Amino acid sequence: MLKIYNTLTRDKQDFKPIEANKARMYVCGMTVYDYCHLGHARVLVVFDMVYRWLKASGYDVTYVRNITDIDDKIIRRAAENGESIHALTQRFIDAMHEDAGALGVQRPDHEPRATQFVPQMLEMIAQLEKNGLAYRAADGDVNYAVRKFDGYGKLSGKSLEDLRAGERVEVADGKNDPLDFVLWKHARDSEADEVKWDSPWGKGRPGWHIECSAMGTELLGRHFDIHGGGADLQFPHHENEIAQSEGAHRCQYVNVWMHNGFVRVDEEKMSKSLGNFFTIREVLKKYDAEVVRFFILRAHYRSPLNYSDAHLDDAKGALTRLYTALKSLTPPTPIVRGEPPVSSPDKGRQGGVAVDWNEPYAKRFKAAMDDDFNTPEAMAVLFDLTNEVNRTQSAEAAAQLKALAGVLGLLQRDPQSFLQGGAGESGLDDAAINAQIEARLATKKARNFAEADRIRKELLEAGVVLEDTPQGTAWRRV
RNA sequence: GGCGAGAUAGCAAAAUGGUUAUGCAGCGGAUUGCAAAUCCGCCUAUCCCAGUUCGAUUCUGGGUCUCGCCUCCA
Repeated sequence: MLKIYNTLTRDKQDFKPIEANKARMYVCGMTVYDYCHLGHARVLVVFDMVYRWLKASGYDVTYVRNITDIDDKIIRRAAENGESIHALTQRFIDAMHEDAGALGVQRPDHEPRATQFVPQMLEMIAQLEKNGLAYRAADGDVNYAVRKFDGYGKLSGKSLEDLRAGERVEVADGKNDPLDFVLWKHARDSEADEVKWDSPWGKGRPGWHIECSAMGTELLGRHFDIHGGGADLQFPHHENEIAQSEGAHRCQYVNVWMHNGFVRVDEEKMSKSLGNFFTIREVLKKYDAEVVRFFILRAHYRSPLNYSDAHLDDAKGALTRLYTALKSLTPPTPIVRGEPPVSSPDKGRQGGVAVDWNEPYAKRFKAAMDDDFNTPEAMAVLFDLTNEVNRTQSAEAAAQLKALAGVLGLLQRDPQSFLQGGAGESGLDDAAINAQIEARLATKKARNFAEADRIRKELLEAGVVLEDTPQGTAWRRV
């Protein structure tokens, strides 16, 4: 039985889908005005892992991850660039897909863009107005009246009194209460037509929070199973989503709220404002994308994750051990035996990876994943299995290793291409390495070990490690 | 100021009321021409102070420190 930590109740609960064998999940995605950084990578990878595990567990999953393509920062950036909103957002959507693809992130079932769901947002705002929860402010904005919604603060554990007492909440113009938030922003004369939509409240554009409520409802229904996002979205974004959706529909919005921890740099949250961020593409110039994915999944999704080159190097070494175990063994065609973890059939969307779930390592792996997606523990199982593969040289064990790792989106490449990948511009190419190995083999045959060692040392200094085996000399890049 | 999360060995990171986490690094052995890889063995831990308990790293209380949210933020 899968247990998930629910931010709403602050404990782990059995996952009970609203509809049998179905899981409906919504995750807050990116605001596309710049390249994704490692913090975004974590959300992408973590919820991809959740998506994969739900599917591997037999659920028919509908995964929605939105794209915010209209917002203040986007408008500002487009103006700075002298670029249209559409051109800017499309550029960064494409970049995001590239980055996500590199990290082995599967495409969600839906990737709704805010600009394509404005009618649904208007409908929801109208309903909120009808329910007495929205009001038109003097400046033309339509705001949400937070104090009219019972239970505001239930997700973040904040009370309106506490929030009001906070000195950082400023009174914005036009709001009845400093905590009220914008549902519909009135159009400014200075703004381009591209950012103006007609509405019963005049021309304008949607506030940020309403898009997720409207798109979640449109694609998953008024009540769905899982809603995820970064821990920083808990308040106010997710709190406001609850106020909007439950205020409009008068029924529970989401059963399980999941929040992933931050990526940190020197014990500090990686963020745009602090300027301590690394973009995904920046990191991928230096590290293999699978190493980055491995690094992210090696920590529990709710824990902080400190980023540093040393930690990436460490992750690379660990992943190398896994691939090394598979190197000499060509896994046979996977055999499907036993029952999948949940009765309903897996749709085979795992990319042809078949796991024998009755096998002891798989049982441990499943137990770990079922315990609030404990990927560090699941990885420990992978390493234990690796030891068995190395010890027994069992092709069956190797196949199981590859299959289990595949559930996490790892270890699916040809081992050789992982181990020998990463040739830098300055490094030796494969042909040069092979030529050196040939030369060294000759010196070895002549028992000129001094020369053989010299060649090996030279290659090592160029970042290539040689391994002499009875079958010949293998090599890998460090 | 309000609310919340956390402090595990050299580093990273899980789990657990008593019994090996795991990876990297280190040490010894096997193997190797020597290495590398692999295998076997070993070494470093549970922030501090009380309490509950036969027994706590794990539960409770207090303290110290760190981080996050309260403003856009994954």
